[in-house]
Order: sequence, then C-alpha cells, then structure tokens
Amino acid sequence: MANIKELARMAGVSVATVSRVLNNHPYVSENKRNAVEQAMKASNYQRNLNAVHLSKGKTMLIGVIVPFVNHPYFGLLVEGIANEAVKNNYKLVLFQTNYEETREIEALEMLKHKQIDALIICSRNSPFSVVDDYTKYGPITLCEDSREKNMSSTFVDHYKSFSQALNYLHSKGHKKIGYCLARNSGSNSRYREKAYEDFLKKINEPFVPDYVFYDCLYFEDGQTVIQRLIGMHSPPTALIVTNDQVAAGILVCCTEEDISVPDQLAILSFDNQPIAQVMNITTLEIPLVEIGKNLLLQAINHRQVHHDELFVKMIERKTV
Amino acid sequence: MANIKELARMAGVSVATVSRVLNNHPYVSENKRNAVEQAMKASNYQRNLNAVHLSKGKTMLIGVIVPFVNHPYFGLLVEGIANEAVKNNYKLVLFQTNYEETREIEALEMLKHKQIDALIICSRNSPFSVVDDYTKYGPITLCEDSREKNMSSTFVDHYKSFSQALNYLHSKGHKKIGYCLARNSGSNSRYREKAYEDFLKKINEPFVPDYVFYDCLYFEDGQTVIQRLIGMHSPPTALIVTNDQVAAGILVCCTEEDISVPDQLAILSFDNQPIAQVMNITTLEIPLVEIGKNLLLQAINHRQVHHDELFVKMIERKTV
DNA sequence: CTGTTAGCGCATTCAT
DNA sequence: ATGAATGCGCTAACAG
Repeated sequence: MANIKELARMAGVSVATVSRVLNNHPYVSENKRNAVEQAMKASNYQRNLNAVHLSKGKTMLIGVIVPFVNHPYFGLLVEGIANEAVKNNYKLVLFQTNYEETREIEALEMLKHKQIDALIICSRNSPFSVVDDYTKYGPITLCEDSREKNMSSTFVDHYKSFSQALNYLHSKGHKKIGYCLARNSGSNSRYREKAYEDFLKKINEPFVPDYVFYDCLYFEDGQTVIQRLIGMHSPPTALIVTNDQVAAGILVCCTEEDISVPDQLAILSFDNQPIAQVMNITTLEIPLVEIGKNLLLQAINHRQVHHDELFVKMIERKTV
Repeated sequence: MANIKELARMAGVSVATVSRVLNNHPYVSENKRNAVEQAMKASNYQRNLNAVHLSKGKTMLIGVIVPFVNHPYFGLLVEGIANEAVKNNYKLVLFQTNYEETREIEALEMLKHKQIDALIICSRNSPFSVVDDYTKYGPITLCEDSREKNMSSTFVDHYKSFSQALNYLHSKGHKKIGYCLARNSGSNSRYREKAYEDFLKKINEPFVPDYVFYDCLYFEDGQTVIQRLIGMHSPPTALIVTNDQVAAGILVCCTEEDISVPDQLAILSFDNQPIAQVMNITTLEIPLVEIGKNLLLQAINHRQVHHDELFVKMIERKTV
C-alpha cells in the first residue's frame, strides 16, 4: 500500500510537503496541496498510525476502564469524558471489564506499552498496589479519593454524601432507614457503609441487617427490594438507594403493592439522572458529566498529580 | 524511558544483541544475555509496541467482531478463535458491537489504519457493501456464506440445516411446527425463514404467523414463548428453537405448566452446548469451536480467499 | 555468536 | 512556501 514517499513522488513534491497537507498545516500552495490530494485519491492512501504514533511519541488515545458501559451511571461519566476528549482531539479506548481484574490489567499493559497515552479508571477491582506499579508508565486518573497516592483523582466524598442523605432523612423524622448498594465491594460502597455505621451510633439506633440490600444496580433490582420489604414485620420507613434506576424500580413496585410514597416509605437516591426528574424522585445529584470532564483533563494535563473533590447537591422532589 | 539503544549501552553490547534477547533468539551467549537482562531490570525497560509494529509491518493482533460477548453461542465461537490464536502467537482485540454499525466501522477503521492485521466478523449489521470497501486494507473473514464476495468465510448452511430440522420433525409425524429466531435480522435468520417457507409449500401447509417467535436469544426468553403458546387454541406440536439456552428455558417452563415434552410439544434446538446435554435436549450440533478455529486460520493465512462449509450433526436425545 | 547498518512510515527542525 | 535531513524505537539482513 502506498506510503508518504510514494505520494510525494506521484505529486512531484517532497515528503515534508505531503506531511504538511496530511496534517493541515498552513503555508502550502494551492497547486501543491491539490496535487497531493489527487495522489491520495488515486492511490487510496491511508496513514499508517503505528508510524504516526512512533514519530510523535504519543497516540492521542486515552484508555477508559468501566465495569459496564450499558449502565446509566457509567454512561454519563463516559459522556463527560468523551465530550472533553473530542474537544482536545483525543480518542477513547473503552475497556469494559465486568470487574474482572484480568481485563483491567490488559488496559494497564497497554499503557505500559505506549498504546495509550493515559488511563482513566472509573471503577476498579484491582488493588491499589497493582495499579500503583503502572503509574511510572503514564498518567492514571481515578474516580475515587486517591489522595496519598501517586495518581490524580476526581471524586465526590461518599462518606460525606451518604451522611448528608442520612441526616436529611433523620430531619424528616425517620429513624428506621435502610439502604441499597451496588454489587461492587469497591471503596465507594465501603465509605457509604461506614457513614451508615457512624450515623447509627450517633442517633443511638441498633443495626438491622435486614435493612441492607446488596446487588442493587439496575431498574429490575427494585423488585427484589420491595419483595423483601413486604415480608418484614418492621420494615424501614425510608430507603437510601444506590441510584435513580433502582429507585425508579422500587417506586414502580410500590405503586403495584399499594405502598404509599413517601408516607409509608421515603425514597432518596443518588445521581439525578433524567429518570429521577420524570418520576419526581428526590435525589442527591452527582455531577457525573463534570467529573468525567475533569478526569479527562487530569489525564492529559499530567504536569502533576491533582485531587479534585466535587460536591453532590440535594434535589428535593416528591419521594421524601 | 529507556530504549533499546540505552539498554545496549548499559549492557555493553549492540542493539542487535539486545533485540535478540528481547525476542528470545538463540545464539546469544549466556554472559551477554544476562547482562542485557540485568540492564532491563535496572532501567525498568518496556518495549515500545508502536515501534515493533512499525518495524515488523504487522501487529499480531486480530480483531474479532461480536454483537455480545456474554452469549454462549459467541462465547464458544470466540473460544475456538482464541485457542487457535494463542497457538499462532496472535492476540485478539474483541469488539462488542451490540449490532451497532458505528462500532463495526470502528473495527474496520482499525484494519484500515493497520492497528490490526485482520478482522473476523462473527455477526454483523453493516451491509456487505460497506464491509467490502475494507477488504483492500486487510483480510476480513466472515462466519456466514460469502461466496461471490472478496472475503473468506467459514459457515454452516443454515438453509440446509433448518430444512434438515424440519424434515426430521416431519418424519416424526409433526405438521404444525413453530420456530424461534434471534433478534438479529441477519442473513442466518433469513436463510432459516426461507427454509421454513419452502418446507410449508412442500408439505402443503398454511403459514401461521403465530407459530413464529422472534427475539429468542437467552434462557429467559423461553418464558415468553410458552406464555404465548398456552394462549393458543391450536398450538404447534413441535418447535425449532434458536439455540440450546432458549430451549432450556422453554423446557423449564413446560415443566411448570405441565406441558409434556415431547408428547405435547417436541423441542429441537441448535448448537449442542453443555446445557443441552445436561437437560437431554435434542439438538443440531453446530461445530462452533471448529468454526472459530477455521476463521482464525483463514484470517492469518490470507494467501487467497477461501470458503469452507462445515456441517451440523443431529444429536438425538429426549425432547423430540 | 555478535555488531553494523539499513529500513519501517511519518513528523519536524533547519535551511533556503 | 518548500525540501533535505534527522530521528522515533525496533527488527532483520549482512558481514564478520
């Protein structure tokens, strides 16, 4: 297949000139530019990206690790990253890991081998210790509090946010508060659990294992929650829910089961996705798009490690 | 970061020698080999793959397009491809497309830009016309009959197989035969429908729209099928099912609904996955692993376009 | 067994 | 505005 040298020959110019029109540089005469473009068409020329990357010393590719791409939470996050990526002329390489460590390592190895310029980890399974080993090969940015670590991060304080949620419900008179968590046992979930534990101590209430619901990630998971709830002799009067999708599922089931919201059951979720607005769900907005944008910027401006905390915002609607 | 030249300097050898140990070539003395390995450790050396790929003119990467990785059908296919890939020292780049054409194009573009050496398309959405445009950039192999096209293929004849299934059921006395198809409107499904149409003509039976079930892909889809079936005044006496998973789902529902198999309802599926054996499902075995292996070989031995037909095999068990 | 050297395809000074 | 020359990091003859 044709290369730049052959193009130059065909167009009767130097390779440098060809390179200039390839990269839209100014200062190329119309004639020559046209000649080169003709040659490109005629020979069906295609740039060899391996050569470009080698020559430039970078690939303009940013790796993005997510457990699932098809979940709205990560969807929004990636959207924020992607928007900012195009603005800065970067392309994204998406790694869907299903939380398998092997898949995460694959991405890290690509960083090591310079196939990508930087790596954004939206949620991980691998321990800090293994990720840390790769920081020497390129910038890695995280979507969780990583102060003290050698990588940048953009995050919301989940301990603080969960506490805020608990206090809000408490101020509304709730004492029996349950909560739902995602299926990951990541640091975010741990922060939320710690906040819950401390809250119980503060208001002097006992821990009721039944009030905890794991594996709540999608809309359909709401059903399980309500099933278990109706079986209880003393159910919680309020629920803090992983995200708006699950909250919506719960809400729908409540209607079916004639559970009145918020009177019988108050529901407070996280994210503030469109579905929360449609269904009038009270939620703690997490600025996911903003976080994504910031993660991308940290990844490409790796002058130094930076930690940026963003903040949640209470959106009061009809479910509390 | 260190490069090969620096390694050479550190180890007191030439770059050629370094390259030799890097690539496990023979004919390198113990001393020098050790010296190089020392230097590699000391400098935390990592190969720049862009340079390797440029120099070799190939990447040893094969792209694989699948709509979903988490479906057993594609799981087996990929397994076959992957096994043969490691044997030949190739690595796989998996593209999960969800049947979105954009994602398919991304893979094709990587072929164009020499980021991958070849592309295997297990199932596609893009029309032949667009895929065809990319054959000039590298070998593309398909898992469907593509004779007359400029790309290799390994496939089973779905018209023939479906006819075989129909005739088998007919020979068992069935005239009212229904069938399930996957959600894709790909060429495989079309072949199956054509076979059905021709079969009806042959045995002179009318077409009953109710006997056709679309969107049957996973275990849980079996439930919908049975739901619809019990609502019918004159249900089919036999069902040809997309794959073993759906058949298993149907079978489970039959038990729940007290439908006796095969007396009231005969079930014949495709694939012969482990679940079919466990549940004693009569099935037409599709040699998926074999197909995968052959696809990979076609992709890397692109001396010429080749078309290989493999054959299904009737596995008689207890559901017909 | 080992080193020298010439590419791989492209971007980019540095002259002109 | 344009071209010659150099280098990106590595592999692979070739010569010894």
